[in-house]
This record gives sequence, C-alpha cells and structure tokens, in this order.
Amino acid sequence: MESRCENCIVRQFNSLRAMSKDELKQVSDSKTTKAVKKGEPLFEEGEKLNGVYCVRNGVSKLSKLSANGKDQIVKLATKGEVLGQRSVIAEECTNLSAIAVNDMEVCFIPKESINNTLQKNPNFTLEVLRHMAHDLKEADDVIVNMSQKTVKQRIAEAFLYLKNNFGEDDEGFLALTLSREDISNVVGTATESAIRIISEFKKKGFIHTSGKKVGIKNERKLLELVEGF
Amino acid sequence: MESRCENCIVRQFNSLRAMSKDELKQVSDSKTTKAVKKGEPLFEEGEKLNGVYCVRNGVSKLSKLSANGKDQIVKLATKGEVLGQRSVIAEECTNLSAIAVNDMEVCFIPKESINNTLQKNPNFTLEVLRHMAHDLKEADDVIVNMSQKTVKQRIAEAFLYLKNNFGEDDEGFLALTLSREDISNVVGTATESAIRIISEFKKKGFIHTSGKKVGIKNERKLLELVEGF
DNA sequence: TTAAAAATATGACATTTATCAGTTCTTTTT
DNA sequence: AAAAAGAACTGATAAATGTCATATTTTTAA
Repeated sequence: MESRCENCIVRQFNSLRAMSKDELKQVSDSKTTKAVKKGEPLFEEGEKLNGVYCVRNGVSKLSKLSANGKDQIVKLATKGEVLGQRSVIAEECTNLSAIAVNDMEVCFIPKESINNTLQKNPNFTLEVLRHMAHDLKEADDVIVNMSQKTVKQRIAEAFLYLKNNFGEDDEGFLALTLSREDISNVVGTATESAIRIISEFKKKGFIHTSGKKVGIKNERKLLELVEGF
Repeated sequence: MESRCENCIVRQFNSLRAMSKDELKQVSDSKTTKAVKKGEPLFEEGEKLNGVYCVRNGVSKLSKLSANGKDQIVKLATKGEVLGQRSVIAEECTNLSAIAVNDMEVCFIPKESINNTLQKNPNFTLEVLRHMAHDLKEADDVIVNMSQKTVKQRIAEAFLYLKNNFGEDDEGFLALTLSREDISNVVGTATESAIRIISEFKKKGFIHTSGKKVGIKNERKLLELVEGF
C-alpha cells in the first residue's frame, strides 16, 4: 500500500492535485492514515475539526440530525473526496456527521497544512473553490428535488444515482449496498414508506432484490418515473 | 449616489472587501450600474454569465424551475450579496434564475476583473471561499428543513427568517413583502396550501395580515411550532 | 447452533398535502 | 369609474405520506 501523498492516485480526483511538490511533501509528512469500520464515525455534528479527511477507500454518509430525531443524509462521499473542508475553511464546527457506510481507509490531514497552502498558493485555493462551487450547485439541485419531487421519484432517482456513481457488481446488483433506513434518510422519508415503494418497484419489475441488495432491471422505466412519466 | 466601488458601503458585506486598492479601482472602472424593476430578471437559468452582480439595493429571488413546472426559490439575496459567483468560478451556465422581488439597483462586474483577482490575490480567493463555505452550510440546512419539516413548520420558519433578515416596517409588518405564490415557492408547496396555512396562523393569532403584507404577532408560538411544540 | 436482536416487510388507519372548481377581493388597464 | 385581469381565498375531494402495530426474515452474539 502506497503511503506517500505524492504517489497517491486518489489525489488526482481532488483539490490536492493543485499543490506544489513541497506542499505535498509537507502534507504527506503530517498526515496520518486511519481505518474506519462500517458504522463508525469519522466525526460528528458539532465537533470542531482539526483537519480534513481524504477518502482512500470506502464510502461515508454525511448527515445531519433533524429536530424530529431523524437523520437526513446530505451526501455520500467516496474515494478521492475530502471531508471536513467546509468547516476547516470557515473555522466553524461541522454541521454534519460523517459515518462510514462500509469499511473505510482515510488520511487525516491537519488543518495547519491546509491553511498554510490556502494562504500561499492561489491555485490550490482556486481549486478548492471550484470544488465547493460544484458542491453548492449539487446542493441546490437536492433542494429542488426534495421539495418538488414525490418520494417515489426521489427513490427512483436515488437508485439511478447509486448506479451511476458507484456502479454494479458482477451479479448486477448496485455496488453500494445501503440499508432501507439509509435509503429513507437519503430521500427524506419514513423507513416504512421507502420499503413500501421498494416493494412496489419490485412488483412492477423495475428492480430486483436479494436481502439488502438492489439491482436495477429497467432503467428506462425508473428514468421516466423521475421525469414525471 | 456614490458610484466608485472604493467608497461603496455595500462592499463591506461581501468578498470585495479583500481586494487591494488597485484591484478595486480596476473593478470600479469596468463595472456598470443597472436598475432592475420588480419582476425583471437579472439572469435566467441556463444562461452563461459574463460577470457577477453585486446587489446595492433591493432583493432578488434565486430560483430553479422543477420538472413539474414550479419554481423553487433557493435563496433570497439582498444588499451586499454577490450573485452569479458560483457559475463564473466553475465556468458553467447558471443553475438558477435571479429575479427582482422589488426594484433593485445592482452593479455588473465583468468576469475578467474577478478571475484576474482570483488568480493573483489569495486573500480575495480565500474570502470568496469562506462565503461559499457559508452558503454551502446554509444549503445543507435548507435540505434538512425541506425533507424533515412539515409545510406548516416551514412557513413559520420562513416568516421568522424574513423578520430576522429583512426586518419590519413602522407598522410592524415584515419589511419584505412576498406574494403568496413566492412564499409557497420558498417553502416548496402548493400556493393554496400556503394560503390555507397563513389563514390558520391568522386565526390562531400568530400573525396578522393586510393585503399581501404579513406581521408577526406571536413570535414565540411560531418558534415553538418550528421546533415541534 | 441456537437464542436474541435487528432489519425488513405488510396491513390498517390517520394525517398531511395536492388538486380542481369556484368565489371574493385587489390591482391594473381602459 | 368601469371593466378586465390577476391574486387571494375557500370548500370538496383525492392522493401521498406518516404512524403504529405486528409478522417475518436476516443478522448478530452467546
């Protein structure tokens, strides 16, 4: 397993690629690698972060607890994504919890390394800015989906999203397996409602399931549903 | 009316305050001031923007058209806010429309001035980044509200938001008057549903109205409602 | 391997929200 | 000032979603 950031492939996907050799060396020297087991938190809502987490492997859900006691999953972050950036930059406590959806391997980079580069290397700052601009656009889209689409449409969309972003395994099941509860927390609905709609999709032949695993059988039908028939 | 950015008070509220004197001079020389009447667009979803808009006066709604033909208002931007930043930075078309809610005065700043400074002045870039980090956090909160709160709670919250961010007039009405349709587009519901709930609030003595105008009578009750009794 | 716990699933029912049709009030235009 | 257009409002009803109770299956731990 390669442990120098300079040689890490993951870096190609995130803003760290805009760092100079020296800066990268410094990050590499100060970083620590950490294994996080499924279900364990990287950090929790309200914590003050002393650095950011670069995901090498596995998937993390970023969620926020609502007043009614339910978690809302705002984003699923995978290989290459950097978590905690927002709160390190704004120097605030995190507004989100990050919990491993499956076993993960992450690198923790102390905020000093980040802040230092932010102040000295405009290219890096600009790169981070571009990423954040992208995240903001995605967040706007989520807002519109949440408020204008039905639960059925949101679940159909979630399955298509999972296929496009995480792919399928050999047997044609979605590579990222989420519990029914996680699915309901992604689309913002009651777990029972999510289960019911999943059953309906199964009956209609849009998907097939095996335990928690879900496979897409009729992508076109799901797409039509999302678009509103 | 002062027309040099160097002396513009509005600048204190946004990232332009991190510009150097020279940079500000350049922005001031290249900017154009524009009056936008109530209901007119600053720009529309899908357009390619050649610069950003700095709001001097008035309020703009940032919205996105959903598949079912309804607008979702994602944000209300007022004095001091800079619009179009996200799409200029990401070099993409806007994902949102900006329409004047009341008569506005805005300055258009060509993207060259912005991009130029972004590449040369890390302080400015960092300042923009901080603002965007803040916007992203707010967007996350909106996602959670949209998916976890009832329409009633969202409307109560909207009124409190309007009071806190735009204040009240001499007679105790909310200073920013929105049509019932705009309110329903902010909270993501049918206009009739919004009207019905506004009537209910009136009956219960939480608010009072006069035409379109809404005044908050019992802030505590509204707050309790938002928190879930 | 078995018992216990947790997750998934389904039914019955309550609540919330959307839709449609129509009325009244306000604003704009003539 | 009257006519026309657009908002605001209300009622009836349908559809979507949440809640609670309970059964079944799967996973975990003893």
